[in-house]
Amino acid sequence: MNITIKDLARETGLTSATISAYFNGASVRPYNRDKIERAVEKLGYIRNDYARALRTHRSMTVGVLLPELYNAFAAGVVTQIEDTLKQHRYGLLICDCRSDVGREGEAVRFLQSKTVDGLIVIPSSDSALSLDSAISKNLPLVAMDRYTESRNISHVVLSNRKTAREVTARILAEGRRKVGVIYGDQSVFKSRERLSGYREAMREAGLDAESFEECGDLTMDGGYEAMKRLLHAHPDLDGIFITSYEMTMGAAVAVDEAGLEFGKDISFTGFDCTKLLPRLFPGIHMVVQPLQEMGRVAAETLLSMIEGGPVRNIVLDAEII
Amino acid sequence: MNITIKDLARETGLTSATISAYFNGASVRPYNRDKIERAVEKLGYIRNDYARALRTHRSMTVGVLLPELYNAFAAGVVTQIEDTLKQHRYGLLICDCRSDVGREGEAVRFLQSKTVDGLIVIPSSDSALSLDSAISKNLPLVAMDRYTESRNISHVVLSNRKTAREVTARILAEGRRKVGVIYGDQSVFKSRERLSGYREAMREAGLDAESFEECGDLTMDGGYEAMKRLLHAHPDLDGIFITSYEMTMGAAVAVDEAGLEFGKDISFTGFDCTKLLPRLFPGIHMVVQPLQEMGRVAAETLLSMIEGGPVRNIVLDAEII
DNA sequence: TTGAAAGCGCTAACAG
DNA sequence: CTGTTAGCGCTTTCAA
Repeated sequence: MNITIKDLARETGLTSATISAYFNGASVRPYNRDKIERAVEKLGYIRNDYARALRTHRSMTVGVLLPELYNAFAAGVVTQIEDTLKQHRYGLLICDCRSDVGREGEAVRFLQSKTVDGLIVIPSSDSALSLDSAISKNLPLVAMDRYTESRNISHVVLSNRKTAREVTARILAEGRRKVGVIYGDQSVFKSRERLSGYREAMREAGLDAESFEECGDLTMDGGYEAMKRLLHAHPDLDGIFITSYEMTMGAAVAVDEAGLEFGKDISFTGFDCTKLLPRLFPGIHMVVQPLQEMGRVAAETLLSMIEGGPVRNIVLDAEII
Repeated sequence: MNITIKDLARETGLTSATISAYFNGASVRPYNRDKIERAVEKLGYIRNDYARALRTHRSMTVGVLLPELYNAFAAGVVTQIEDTLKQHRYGLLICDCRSDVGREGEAVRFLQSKTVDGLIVIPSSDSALSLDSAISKNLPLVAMDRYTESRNISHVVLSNRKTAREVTARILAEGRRKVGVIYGDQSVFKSRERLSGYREAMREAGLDAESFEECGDLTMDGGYEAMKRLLHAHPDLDGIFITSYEMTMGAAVAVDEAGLEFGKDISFTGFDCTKLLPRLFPGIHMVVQPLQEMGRVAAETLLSMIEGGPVRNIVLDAEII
């Protein structure tokens, strides 16, 4: 059995109420304070947060629900969320739903049964359906990376369209004219936004976009194949924008295999591969999402909501290197 | 306020004891079972695990303590841990201590205050000092990736020495003779084991190891610099074994820059870079740690310990591709 | 099969 | 500044 506040009471001759008060910052006679502290030390007392939560209706834990932890975006963001929340003495309960909407719904209820004080979710779909059970209980909720249609949820997302437009405009500003794009599934809002951004920039430059567009399946192989198709259809392609992480790796391999030089034969801008690719191919450009900031802002927004703060929708800009 | 078992009692005309019994699998008259189920549905009842934990002394959550979540080893392992534990209805509380031993100790106490039923930790050092507070409370504990000196902890680690010896032997079996190694900080047991394995293989082949050894600082740049030094000292180097992930990336860049062809001019075996490197350099070899299995085994070991099972020490082999 | 009652460890009034 | 008392939501005897 664990040491409880009662053991401290017995040890010090005080009452559990006094000890509790002490732990919660009330003032206690110095003589007693010392006694309590000695007893804590001696017995190795650690407060039972569950009992506390039961009483206060505050568990001091929040849930984080992801489609996939084993990926740089999620891991980067979670690291920062954890850091920010820990500073406020909150714990982090993690659920990886493997991009499965069914598991997502289950996980929400699972986390609710752990009475989390709030939820940060990177939704597996554009729908907020699986979050219903949390929404109906007014659980503070922050969605990251993609919009949901719900108005009771805070959002922290990237300025996808703007970023895509800027990337494309930059490539065009280098004097490139045959600029392609490899984009993802258009049933996803985020992917549509990125493609739209590309098109806007092309249109502004008076260029025909459609013929340089290629769809990939968001995997490394998908990016590789899409890039090969594009290079085959347009051997004179002189610029390319890849709109997702995995596809960026695949496309880079394809470009390399084709014997093209990054930044010279072709202006290449990918997504989020900040480590190895720029090192191997110095001429490559990369959109880098502000993972740190996204995580921090999401955590802060959630904390504020837990304190009764309002729903917020925050759009962050990416950096281009 | 949330729906409680009392609300169900009122709704059904039963008593909270009966409802509780029902949830815990006791047999209840079909008529009442239906009433309970309807009430649960209608009210959206979700059981409060905290209250339950308080009573049963089982929180159904375990803590995971890492030096760094933003890295492929941790993310891969945690994914599998989460999956395995979720199947047993356990939740996962995550703490990233940023490789800081002080924060590690704090995190252990933090997790204990959340009354976790057990702890899986990837220690930030070879010492188990920061785990003391958990050990003294007999909290079930599993350490991954590195040994600690404690005898009350289960361990799940890689067969570091054996793997290193095999890798080196394989390179030698290709007929290479000038085979180098880039290793990490020798104050770390795991790093010593890997270097020892290399040396054993070299010695068995009657070769002088010492002159081909180079130490790196476990970063990508460290690997890059170490590789450059090695190539400078031994322009005729024809084999190399890199003993860590980040250094592998750096070393690969250095080899590539030197204009050497992987698998031809030099036999290159790195650690854990399974995605991009083999794709870019088909001749490259990689040690791949069984992250899935390590995670699963760690989770299963912890679960068994929670059920009163014994301490286990498990050594897993890596695969070489 | 169901109910009454007690208690897990803590906090929150309210008195003293 | 400290003690008394009640109760958070649940499970667990023990009786009925």
